[in-house]
Amino acid sequence: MIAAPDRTPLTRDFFDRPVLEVAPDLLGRVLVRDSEDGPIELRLTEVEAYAGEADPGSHAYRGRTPRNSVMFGPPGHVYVYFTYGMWHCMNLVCGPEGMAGAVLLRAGEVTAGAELARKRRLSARSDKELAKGPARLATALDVDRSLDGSDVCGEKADPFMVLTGTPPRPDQVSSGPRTGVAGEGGVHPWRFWTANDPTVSPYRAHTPRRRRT
DNA sequence: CAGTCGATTCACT
DNA sequence: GTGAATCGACTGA
Repeated sequence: MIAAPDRTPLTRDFFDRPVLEVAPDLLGRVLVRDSEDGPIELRLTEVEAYAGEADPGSHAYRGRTPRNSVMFGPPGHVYVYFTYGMWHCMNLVCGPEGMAGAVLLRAGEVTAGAELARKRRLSARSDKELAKGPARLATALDVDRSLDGSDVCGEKADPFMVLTGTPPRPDQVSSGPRTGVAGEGGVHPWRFWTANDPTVSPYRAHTPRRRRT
C-alpha cells in the first residue's frame, strides 16, 4: 500500500539546509515516537532555531563538548539535553555537518497515543498541555539522554520518524524572540509557532536565578 | 575542585 | 506572580 502523501517520511535533504530555513518548515510536521508501550504522534506547533557556534544562545556557542557533540554531526539526528536537574529537551540537528545547527521542539499537539501520553504527563490538566513546552514534550514522548544521537531519517530511523504532515499556510506562521534565552541571544526572532494554536507554550523572557545563600 | 546556573515546570499565594 | 525542585555541565582559579 502506498503511503498517503502527508505520511511520507522527511528525508535527510530536508534537514540538510540552513537551520533558519528548516525551523519554520517543521511546523505542522508529524513526529512519530515508537516505544514498547506504543506509538505517539505529535503535530509540531512550536520550535526554536539555534544557529551554531556563532549563536550566544546555543549550547554549541563555546564549541564542541561531550554533551553537545551530536549538534556538530550530520543533520537528521536527535540532540537531547538534560536541564534543571529534572527535565529533558529534544532537538533536531539541521544544516551541514560541522555547523552545529539545531531546532528545539517546544510544543505540539498529540494526534495519536494520547492515552499513553496522559500516563506520562499526570499533571497535565487537558490534552492541550500534554506537549505544551519543551520538557513536557520530551516527557510525553519518554525522551531522555539514551536517545541522544538517534537518526530520524532513512532505514536507521529509530525510534523517531518525521512525516510530511500538513504545514500551516505561510501567513499562519508567527515568529518572535526565543523563550528563556539570555542576553544578545535573546534578540533574534528565531522562535516559530503556528498562529492561534492552543498547544503553543507561553513566552517567557530569560529570568536570572536568585543567588543561593 | 568549588561555584554557578540552566533552551523548565509545578505548587502555592 | 513567586519560589522551590534538583543535578550535571561548564568555568575559572
